[in-house]
This record gives sequence, C-alpha cells and structure tokens, in this order.
Amino acid sequence: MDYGRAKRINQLLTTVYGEVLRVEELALRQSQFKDISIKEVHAIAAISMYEHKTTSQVARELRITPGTLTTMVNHLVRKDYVQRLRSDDDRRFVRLGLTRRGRLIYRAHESFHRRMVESFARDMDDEQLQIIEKALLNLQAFLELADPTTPNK
Amino acid sequence: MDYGRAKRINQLLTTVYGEVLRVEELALRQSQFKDISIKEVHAIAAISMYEHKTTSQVARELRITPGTLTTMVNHLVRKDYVQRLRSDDDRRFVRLGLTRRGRLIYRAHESFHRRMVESFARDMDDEQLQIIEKALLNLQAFLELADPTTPNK
DNA sequence: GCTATTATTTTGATAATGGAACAATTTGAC
DNA sequence: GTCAAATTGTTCCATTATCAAAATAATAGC
Repeated sequence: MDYGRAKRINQLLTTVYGEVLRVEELALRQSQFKDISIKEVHAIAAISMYEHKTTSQVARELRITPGTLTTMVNHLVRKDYVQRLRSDDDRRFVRLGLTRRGRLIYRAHESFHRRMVESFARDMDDEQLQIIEKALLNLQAFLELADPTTPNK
Repeated sequence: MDYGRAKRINQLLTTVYGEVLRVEELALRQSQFKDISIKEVHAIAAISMYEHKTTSQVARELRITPGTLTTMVNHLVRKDYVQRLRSDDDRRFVRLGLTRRGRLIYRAHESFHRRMVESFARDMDDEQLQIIEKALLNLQAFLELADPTTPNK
C-alpha cells in the first residue's frame, strides 16, 4: 500500500469523527435545542422512537453502565425529552420512550446523518459504495480481533 | 442511493470510531502502560517526536483549550512521558517534547494505527483506495459546510 | 415462603473539560 | 528608553460524564 495514501487515510479516519461530534455539538448550540449535549442526543437516538427498550438494553448499546444512563435519563426527563414507562409485566424493568420534544430532536439528528452519508457517498455508484462498506467491515473485523475482551471464539 | 446500504454505512461510521477508542483503551490497560488514558496517548501523538511544538499549537490540534492541555501535560510530566522545554528565544513559549517513555508509547500507538489502516485497506487496489480517500474527503467537505463557525468563505 | 437472581438507582469518587482571572514576557508606539 | 497593549501559559473554579459498589425493588425457583 502506498505510504502517502496510508498516511492520509489514517489522518482522515482519526480526525473526521471528532469533527462530526464537534459540528453536531455546535449545530445544537445554535438550534432551538440549546439545553442538550451531543451525548444526550445519542442517548435519544439509542432510545429511539417505537421500541421502548429497557434501561440496560440502551446502556449496552451506548457502551455505558446502567448507572450512568440513569443519571442521563434523569436529566432528559427533567428537560422533557424522555419518559420512563414502567412495564407492568415485570415491574423491575424501566422502559424508555421519547416525548414529543424528544421525537423532534430524534428526527433532526436522523436527518443530519442522512445528509452526512449522502455527501459521503456523493458521485459514487453502487459498486464503489460496496467497496466502502467492505472497508468499514474490514475495520470492524480488525477491531474485533484486537479487542482483548473477545479474543478467541 | 440504496436505502439499506445508506443505513448500514451510517451505522458503521457511527459505531466504528467509538470501537477504535474502546479497543485502544483496553489494549492500554493490558500493556505496560497502565497509568495512561487514550486521551493522553492522543496528546502524546499530537506532541509528536521531533518538532517541539508549543502548548497552544498542540492544544489547537487537539481542539482543546490551553488550560486543559496544561493540566494534561502536568500529569504526563509527572508520569514521565512528556517534558517541557522552555525556548530561549521567546520565554513565553513552552515547547513540548517526549521522554524516552513517551517515544516508546508514541511508536506503539503509531504501529496500532498502521495495522488498523492496513486491515481497513485489505485486498484493495490503488483505484479502490482512491475511492475511499475521496469518500472521506467528501465527508470532510460536508462537515466544513455544516460547521457554523466557518460557514461562508 | 425463603433465597437467589435480576434491574435499576443511589452514592461517592475521579477524569476531562471550559472559562475567567492571573503572571510572565515581549512588542510597539511614542 | 519606557510603559501600555498583546501574547502565552498557568491556576482556579465549576460542570459534565463516567464507573464501581452498595442499596433497593421485584421476580423466580424451589
């Protein structure tokens, strides 16, 4: 693999994601949703619209502990983005849902990502997109291998 | 653009980077460098081997404030990864350099990224790599546009 | 009916961070 | 040459995100 190319791709991979978060955060500050951080938006995205997942499920998806999610949900309930729905079949579980305000920001965030992927894939045909998906899957496989918590299966 | 494909690429883009950080962090915990976090490693990577950049320069690269970097550097000096080199031409500047221990971890981190990019680009020819670089550049351009701090130039 | 298990919350500690005030140094206007 | 303004880095204070462990509440198995 060409050395300069490798350098540039590594550089892009490492900076671009931080930029995504930074731009999302800045956009929030200038929107009607000033009272919410990008991490909270990602929690809202994980809670999602229709499924009413449990606290543990969402925490696992977000890769944070249930305790951390509890405090996050406290804030999001206070700010009227999320609601707790105790499920009646097993009252240990807390099921999470979005309020109207939560759904609003959910859709705004979804739309940002749709535009982002569209621009990412601008001018590319299906074959080229397949290559990109393959590369990302390669990366995922590499990480799986490098992950010391799931080394040999 | 195929809807399922867009969905999958978005999913990969949003999860994979978090995984990179998580795996890097876990690998550190199991290495000889247990006393350092992934953010500190990235500070070391920004300080880099030979240039002796100033505090503000490095802070700008890392997108953090100089105050934050000062405390980070304090920790890294105490743990013997970084050294402060006052420059004699203008004594306001603090120039940052790596200790032997810092250079060791710098190279380990560099090697991780090299292996990562290699696996990312596995089985791809130069034309395909060019497509991937193009896609990442598209994404960068999108973010530039979406960035409310540098909107019209 | 107890006991063990499961889901969530609470509590206490820590790391990362920004912003504002501050100290040291240099520059530039006069 | 001197002093005010600008620049660089640091300190200090507050906030947010986070985890681990203890506590609480509910259920399941026997």
